[in-house]
Amino acid sequence: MSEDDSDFQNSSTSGPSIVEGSTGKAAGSKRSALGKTIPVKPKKQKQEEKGDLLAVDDGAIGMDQENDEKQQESGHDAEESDLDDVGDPEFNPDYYSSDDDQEWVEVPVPEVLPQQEAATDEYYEEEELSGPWQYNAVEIVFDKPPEDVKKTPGRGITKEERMIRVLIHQTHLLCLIANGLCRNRWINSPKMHTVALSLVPEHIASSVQKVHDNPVREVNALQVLALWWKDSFVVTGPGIESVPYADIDVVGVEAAMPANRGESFKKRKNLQRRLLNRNGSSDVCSQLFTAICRSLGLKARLVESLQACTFKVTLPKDETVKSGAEASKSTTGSSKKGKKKKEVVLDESDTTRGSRQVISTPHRLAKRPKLPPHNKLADPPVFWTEIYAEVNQKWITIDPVRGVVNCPLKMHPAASCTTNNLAYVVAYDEDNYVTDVTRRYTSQWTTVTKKLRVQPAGPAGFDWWAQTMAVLTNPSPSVEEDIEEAELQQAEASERMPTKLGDFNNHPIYALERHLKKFEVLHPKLPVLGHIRGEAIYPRSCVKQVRSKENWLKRARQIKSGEVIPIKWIKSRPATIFQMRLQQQAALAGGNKMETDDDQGEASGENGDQVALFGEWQTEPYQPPWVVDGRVPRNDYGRQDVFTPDMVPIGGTHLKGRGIGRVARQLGVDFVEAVTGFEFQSRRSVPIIQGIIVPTESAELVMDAYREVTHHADQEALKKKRAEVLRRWRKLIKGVVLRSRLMEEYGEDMAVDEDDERDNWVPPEDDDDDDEVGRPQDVSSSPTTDDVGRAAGKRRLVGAGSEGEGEEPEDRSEPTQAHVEADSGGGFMFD
DNA sequence: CTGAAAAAAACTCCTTTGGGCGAG
DNA sequence: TCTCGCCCTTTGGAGTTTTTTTCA
Repeated sequence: MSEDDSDFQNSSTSGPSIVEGSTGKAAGSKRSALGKTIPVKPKKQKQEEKGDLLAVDDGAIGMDQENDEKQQESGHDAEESDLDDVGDPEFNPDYYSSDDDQEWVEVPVPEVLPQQEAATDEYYEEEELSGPWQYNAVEIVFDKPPEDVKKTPGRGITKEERMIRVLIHQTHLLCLIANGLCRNRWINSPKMHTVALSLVPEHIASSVQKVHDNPVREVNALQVLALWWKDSFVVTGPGIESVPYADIDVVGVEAAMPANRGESFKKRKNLQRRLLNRNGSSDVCSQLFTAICRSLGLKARLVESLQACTFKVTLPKDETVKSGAEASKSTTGSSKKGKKKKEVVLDESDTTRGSRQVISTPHRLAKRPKLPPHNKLADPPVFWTEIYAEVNQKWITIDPVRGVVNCPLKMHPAASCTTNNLAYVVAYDEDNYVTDVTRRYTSQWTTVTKKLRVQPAGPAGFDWWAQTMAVLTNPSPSVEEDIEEAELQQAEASERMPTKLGDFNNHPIYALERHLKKFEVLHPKLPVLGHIRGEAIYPRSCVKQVRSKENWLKRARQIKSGEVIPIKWIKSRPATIFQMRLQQQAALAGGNKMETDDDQGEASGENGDQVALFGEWQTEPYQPPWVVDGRVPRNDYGRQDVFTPDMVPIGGTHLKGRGIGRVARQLGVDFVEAVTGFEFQSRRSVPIIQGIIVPTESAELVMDAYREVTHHADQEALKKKRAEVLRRWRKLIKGVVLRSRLMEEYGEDMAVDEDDERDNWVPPEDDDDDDEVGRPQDVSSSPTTDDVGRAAGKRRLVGAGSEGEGEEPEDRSEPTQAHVEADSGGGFMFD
């Protein structure tokens, strides 16, 4: 068998492989789409193509080594080489479903849990590329927002653009996680472990694997391991770097795509080779170190600080303005400051969109050259390792790139480092579950780190990140994971107090009086936790919501009886035309007589344009009024507020139903309308009235009557409907009879004329066996309504396959209608 | 260079008790 | 003649957050 044959077979039978877990439809379309673009190639051609694409990997490593490796693998054809990575369909049953876009497309789906997958070689290999291979960039398309976005030049971004940025941010995160999961699975491979284990010096391996009696010694052993790896591995470059947001529409793909997106591998073996070579990017260094740890039997996690492009707009304007100005002045775009991509800066006179886009790119690029001598290796890497130390009973952070052990906070990059932003740190464990461990690696979780992440939409809103992690985390966490979570929460709670004034704003734990919202008060103003610039710091728990009397009423609470002093006064604001008129009149009346608020204004002598606010502790549950002597209480508007079910007057019952008020009136039962809320339109407030309130003793009576009335109304409607049905039947049948008679009298000419429309048409009764109505020619006069009604019923019963009963022609008529319509092509409308 | 504060812009959410007219 | 229900119209401005600008 020649290699060409093999390839041909692969190509023709499988074509490009499909993504596992994707829907059949998507897979099918993809297959066909790619099938057109990928011709069957001879082996040589494929090698060249792959060689180019694998330029990073293939340099120093020849086939020999790869083949050596092969010798160790049993059960595989010796011909299988690195370049012939398609495998053999005969040996690899998963071949046809393996994945050629593995680093990007394999977004984990909840259905496929790692444990459920067989831990076979295919499991670790499945992400490898196979078949004739062509790089297809993943393109993610979002709906374009409406164009009519009005925008003042040079200002912040629009809502739509913010949304797009967030979407891109989220998508990027998912891609990075998918990539991390892929690498994590690769380094779980038994083959990888076999190689890894052979590298570790005996004394180090035994030291690490030994069960230690002392926490310090345990950490020391890990330290030795990390230092050994740091010394034996040559870091050739940085890993994945953070990329600023750039609008591709404006700056172009070239500018938007960063040069360094980390070291890419298309298959596990390429990564595995680095194990033998012991060189690579810092990402690879950490990934391989994690593999080594796992091969030693340690419980090791691969940890990644996800470098998703930011969605925040954070730029000092000076830089933007400066670079923008320079760009417009110098046409060459060359600058000693090294703003090599300045040409992306659009002219200031350009569209609003363009001038806005200036923002991120030049800013970030302008900064980068400032740290050219900056030793990247001094910065923390993006990947590292965590090992669960049994004696310490906690996860120990190991940075194999710098040889740092148990210093989680050292993994946080400097604020000045633009290529490494710590916002999401996830740990991939051996079971390919993902844990969010960010809080372990930041000392400013609340004030800084959290704000770099996508926020939930409101307090109870959709939390994208939480939802995403819920899919990826272990659904049944182990004991150590529970301990870890408690530890992380503890770290969050004991985070030190902010030092910046602004950071107290909306802080979950602390509060300043200056940041209180309009409807917030401090109560009690104790304890004072500290001071900042002379301002007292209170616990957030002292911040209480306050509301007006009316607003409390909406929540079924009323101000406590007795002398209650409002905790706060705010300026009132007329919300309706009616109120505005009142206020204007009051203003016109002059300052001589200001209307005082009789209810609670006297205590402080405030004017009517002030609104008193109360805290919850000043309120009590609403006490509904009583129904006295069968008379329902009512408010000033002749109605009763029933915002919640608790507000129904005592001794009364809330009856809902349209037109029920009329029934109560006819019965002579006292009732009031129930106001359940308000609608606002044209600056007018309109009460929403739902049902009535009647004395409970009359409720049954009213309800019975109401049921009677509605039943009667239903009957009436039914009767009417039935009459209409019969009328139409009558018309139809008369038409049929007439037609028959005409046919009889004047022959086939008529039929020919109507054939086009009518040849499929069958009169409803004609095909029935027993002719209560009779054949058309038998019916010389119009059928009675009864006859027709029975005929209608009969017709329907034929269709339904049952005969006999049924006193509701209306019920039958609808299927009948449907049937007739289907047969005759319509023309028999029924409401 | 950083942080505070003000300014500006964008966005969110609160506001709290009809009236005319036709059908039945 | 009375009652019911449909339909009319579709704000606006304060509060809050975000971003930009200014200043110490």
